[in-house]
Amino acid sequence: MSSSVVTRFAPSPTGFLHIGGARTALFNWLYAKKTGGKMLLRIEDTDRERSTDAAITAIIDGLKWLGLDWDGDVVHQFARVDRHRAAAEELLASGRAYRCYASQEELAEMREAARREGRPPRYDGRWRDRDAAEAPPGVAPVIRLKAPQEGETIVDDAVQGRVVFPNKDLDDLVLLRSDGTPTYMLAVVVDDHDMGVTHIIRGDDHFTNAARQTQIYNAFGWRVPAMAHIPLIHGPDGSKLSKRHGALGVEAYRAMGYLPAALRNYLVRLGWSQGDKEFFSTEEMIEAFDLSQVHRSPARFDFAKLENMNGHYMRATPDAELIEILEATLPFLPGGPEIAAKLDAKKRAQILAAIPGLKERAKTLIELVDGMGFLFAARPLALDEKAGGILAQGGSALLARLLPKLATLPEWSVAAAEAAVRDFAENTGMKLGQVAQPLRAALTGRLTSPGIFDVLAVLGRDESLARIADQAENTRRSAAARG
RNA sequence: GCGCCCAUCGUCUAGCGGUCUAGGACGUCGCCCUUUCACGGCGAAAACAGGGGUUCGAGUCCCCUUGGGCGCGCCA
Repeated sequence: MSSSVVTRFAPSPTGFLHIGGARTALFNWLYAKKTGGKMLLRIEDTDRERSTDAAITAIIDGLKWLGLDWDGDVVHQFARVDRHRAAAEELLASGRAYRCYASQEELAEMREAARREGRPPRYDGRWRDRDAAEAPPGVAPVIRLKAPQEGETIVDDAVQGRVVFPNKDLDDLVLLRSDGTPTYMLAVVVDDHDMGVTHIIRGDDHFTNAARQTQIYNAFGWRVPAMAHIPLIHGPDGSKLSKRHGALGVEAYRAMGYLPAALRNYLVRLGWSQGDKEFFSTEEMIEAFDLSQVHRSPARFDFAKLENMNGHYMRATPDAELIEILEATLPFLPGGPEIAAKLDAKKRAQILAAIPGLKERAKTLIELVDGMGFLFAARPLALDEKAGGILAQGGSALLARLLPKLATLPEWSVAAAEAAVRDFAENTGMKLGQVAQPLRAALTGRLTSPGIFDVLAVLGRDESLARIADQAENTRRSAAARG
């Protein structure tokens, strides 16, 4: 009766949640949301050697950060070994599987011989019909699937289409290892079945597995879930995504200052599209997402586009919300903890006042933090090369003349400061830029910043005048004389 | 080696036989706006991998070639 959709994300905890896995999770999540179904989370930890708790934590944290939630409890595959073993026994009993006593050496020889003769490497089925009485003593057998040797296995994939695999190309895969633990092939099938998974959405590196797993489903007499194998993400050069290219854990993207919403939007447009539309709110994404619009060709990862998209998201995020995200992310950003330590009510108020001008100029949270550096700088400001240069070339002298005008301002505001500075420029026959730049240098230590009058207002009268005085010529000289 | 999948600007893509002298976005390059840097606006360069078919007509369908990717474990 329950015809509702159940998808699952099934990572193996041998590393962090990488970007391809994140997209797979996103597609599963979107499809479940769109259909009003559920997305389950299963940790494929049957490889005891390589699975780690740290990886499990990283994957779960990554999903949470990305805003992808799942239904029900996390299923740990290894906890189900007894069930897997029983399932293998069941197949043994029904004659759809058999014990194989071939040694590793025999298997290696088989592969070697196949390679020499130009045949595909496959198990030759030597124990398929052999009597158990012939079993060599003291050898723990594996259980293999007695796969059909004639005919074909068909995978009708929602993305890849209908693909036919001749059964002669598929061999008798191992279901249960000699130590009694299940292989991945057995465990996925049993778990997906038991968990009621209706749609398997995963990377197309699993495509051949789909055929083999279909045979296992058939052996059990179970209905095969709908399959959708989505193309992999490649590096900028079209080759496999490497660490250098962006095959990083999602936490690395967090540390690079990307917003989860932006990353989701970027990821969904990799291998899926709806006309020319580039930006999708979460609601729009859920509404628009469809397996039939998923492409079959792999896409390359492009940081430039991600960055652009992130910039759009930052600008579109309401100020208070952006600050909230920023504060939550600070611990992960380079230099972030130092900023976090300095945050107090006054700084927060200044950030709130400065954020409109700041977010306009930043594509990532890192750039945002960088841009607000002047708020945290201690007097006398360290000047970068260009700022120092412009002050040395007459800037200081100019500031010395400007300082008294600002110091006597009856009211300290953006409008008042602007009026005074424009007036000063006009009276001295200078363009506004000629005055603004030295001012900027003194106030921020560099030559790029938000609008200078905003900077003046955000910094406040005392701090502004003090910073200007620090760099004004006569003050500098007297400081030098004193020092 | 064998099997499978893929192929439109540098990149992500629109295109689902005629409306394509191929559209959008990012990036690049100009110009404008301008107190810097951004943002924004305007404009430019930039692609149907190659060859055969099918058809009145092909970027769109078929085949081959080439080029990529994935798979071929008692890993997942």
